[in-house]
Amino acid sequence: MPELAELKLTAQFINENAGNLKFTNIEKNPVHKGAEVISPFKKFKITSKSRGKELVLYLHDAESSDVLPIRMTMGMSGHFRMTNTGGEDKHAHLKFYNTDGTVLSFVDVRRFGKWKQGFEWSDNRGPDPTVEYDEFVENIKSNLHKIAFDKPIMEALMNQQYFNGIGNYLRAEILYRLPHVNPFISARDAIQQEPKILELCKAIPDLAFMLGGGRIKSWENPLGEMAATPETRRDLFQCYNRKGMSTIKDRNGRRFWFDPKWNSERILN
DNA sequence: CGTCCACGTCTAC
DNA sequence: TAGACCTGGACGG
Repeated sequence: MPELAELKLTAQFINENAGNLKFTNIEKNPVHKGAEVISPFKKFKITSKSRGKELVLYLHDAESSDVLPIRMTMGMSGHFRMTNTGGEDKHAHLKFYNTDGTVLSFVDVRRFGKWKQGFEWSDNRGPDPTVEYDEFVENIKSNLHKIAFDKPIMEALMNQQYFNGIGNYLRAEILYRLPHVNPFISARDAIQQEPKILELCKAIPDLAFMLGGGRIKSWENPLGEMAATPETRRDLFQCYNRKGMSTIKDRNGRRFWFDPKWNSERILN
């Protein structure tokens, strides 16, 4: 479930499903290399917030106002599910057991997701473009002289220090909606020439959120019927994974999807 | 069977 | 700037 909109939907899913329950213990799947998560509380409830591509779980002590944060990222395949005890997924790696017989699980087939008990947001990731839009814009404008913005805009959009939450499908959809912006020119030039890029860094994730997420695989689907239908997905995915579009591998080995009209411009350096 | 591919970071030459 | 980290689905022989 893993770009900005999916992280936001994940936090919402947790708040709707775990905020009133009483959790008692936490289990880590031994196959996962991550640290054990130890609850200092006998009973607790769980709430969550997302910011870009990070998510924080908050364990709230049932007996006091104490709160324990757990910083998480979802990797390529991480998501949360509620199941009954005994029905946990094979790839559930963190399991929060409830007194009512249900379990909140962090399910992550590829195990690229991570967690760190006792921490909230990383300081090397920028503001969330959807809920901290002014800070997001300021962070970019005041750093536009830096070398990160020498890179082509299609690559800079993946830099989480400035574009926290933008991933491979969002960069494609953002740039595709600016038909006059050459995705291979420097990020600095692109942003100065077309400040609307920054607005789309909010608008496209907002659209994805509204449609229930841009999820690509059905097994990453904790949202059930809320998830986008094939028809509404077409509003979101006009470029990424679409027949007729061009692709190129960027310097990070990620496939960038773009309008074929830019093919003559695609010189990386 | 085998090879390629996937919504993301990380760290090590 | 390669690879490493992982599983599994799609597709080819």
